[in-house]
Amino acid sequence: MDNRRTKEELTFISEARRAQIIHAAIATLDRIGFQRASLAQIAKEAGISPALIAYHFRDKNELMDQTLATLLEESAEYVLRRVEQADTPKQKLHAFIDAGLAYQCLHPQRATALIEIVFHARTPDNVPYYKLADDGEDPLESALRQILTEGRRTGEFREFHVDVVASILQSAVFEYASNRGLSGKVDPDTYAAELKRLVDRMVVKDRRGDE
Amino acid sequence: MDNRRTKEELTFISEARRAQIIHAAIATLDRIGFQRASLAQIAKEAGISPALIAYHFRDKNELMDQTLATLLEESAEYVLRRVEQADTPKQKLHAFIDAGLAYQCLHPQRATALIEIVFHARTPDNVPYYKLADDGEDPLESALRQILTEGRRTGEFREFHVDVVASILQSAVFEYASNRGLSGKVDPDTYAAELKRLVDRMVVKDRRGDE
DNA sequence: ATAAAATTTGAATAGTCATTCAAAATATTA
DNA sequence: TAATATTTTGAATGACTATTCAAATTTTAT
Repeated sequence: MDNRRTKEELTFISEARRAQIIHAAIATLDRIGFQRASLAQIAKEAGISPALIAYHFRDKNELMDQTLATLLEESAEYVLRRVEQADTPKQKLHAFIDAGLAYQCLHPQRATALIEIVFHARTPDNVPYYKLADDGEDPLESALRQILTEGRRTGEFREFHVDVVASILQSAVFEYASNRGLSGKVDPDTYAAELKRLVDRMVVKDRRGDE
Repeated sequence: MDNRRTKEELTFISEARRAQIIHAAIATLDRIGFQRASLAQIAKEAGISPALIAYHFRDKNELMDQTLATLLEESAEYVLRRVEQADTPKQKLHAFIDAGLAYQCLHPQRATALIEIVFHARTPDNVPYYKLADDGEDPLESALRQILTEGRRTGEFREFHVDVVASILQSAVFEYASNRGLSGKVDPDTYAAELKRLVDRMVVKDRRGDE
């Protein structure tokens, strides 16, 4: 028997179904939230039987982990592609802000689903994901740190604590998706423009060399 | 019959029990999270019967709303007391940062319980609390906006979008309690000092009047 | 001390949940 | 076409959930 081909075809069929289920999970998380997003609800969203989810995913935890990984990969791909097209650290930083906010406006369902998973899912030891110290696992976070470090190296940026600035910036971008009081009051373009101006004040050296 | 005294004594006994239950709810939310924080678990934490919670609170939603209100009131009282002792807008801003971070370090259980409720509780229409536009209901948020507005009025601060800066600052303080990757890497004093320096760069006018 | 009111409990109810499993349906292989 | 493997389903299981309620206990008022 040809194991390789069998494996590939299994993977093909199975992966298609898994992708469909993950897509249904994202839609369900956005629509009714993590708590009510039972396998029954996700299955109904996908038009399949709940037992089929159990067949393709070991358990609900694996489904949510895979959904989270998909969401992180897709947003990172979008943002990093636009960051890489910029040249200087300052421009990369602006691209990071613009792309991060644009992605959330483009895919509000995904932004909501991400929040739902991060603040609801827990490890087998019952440690919440939002408290996990993901050591450099988030590609967006490491990219952001790299931009900041590079800007300081070239002298374009002044001195600051990279971890602190990276955290502030990422949570500022993240906040716009979750805080309706904010997004309802300030439109995305205004928020992006103001955020870029504020970040420049934080990290970019003044024109006059007094620092 | 003296309605006033009867009412007051009822209130006294009942409020004592309600306070005990709310305290147990906070401890339980911190220990095992919102999802597993069933009335049975909260009752066990308080050493009472689950039915007694149903007697003192209309339903679980009311218990969580009261717990949330208590958490917001207590943190606001702590922070605002220290903010009021400062004189200038800049000093008030620094006091806001110091007190906000200090409170979370002083009461990590409360900080966690607050996050758990905000990101899990939903209205009867299934709208998540974190998406609610609480119109000026959060006393900390309005105090922060007032400080920023006052600073611009006196000319101590430069021009900026008050809503955006307030949101960034509050989420930066908030973030330190939830993000273990951050609090595990940067100690509180360093974070507070760096945050104050960065906020100054954002909002305080340069000494030279070039703006 | 007695009656009335408030408080507390244990048990029962009805619902939802993830997961399992044998059987049915479909696809693949020989 | 026949045999085999994979995929899908409906139903069942057991555990946990918030809430209700009659009865028991405690507190309050007379």
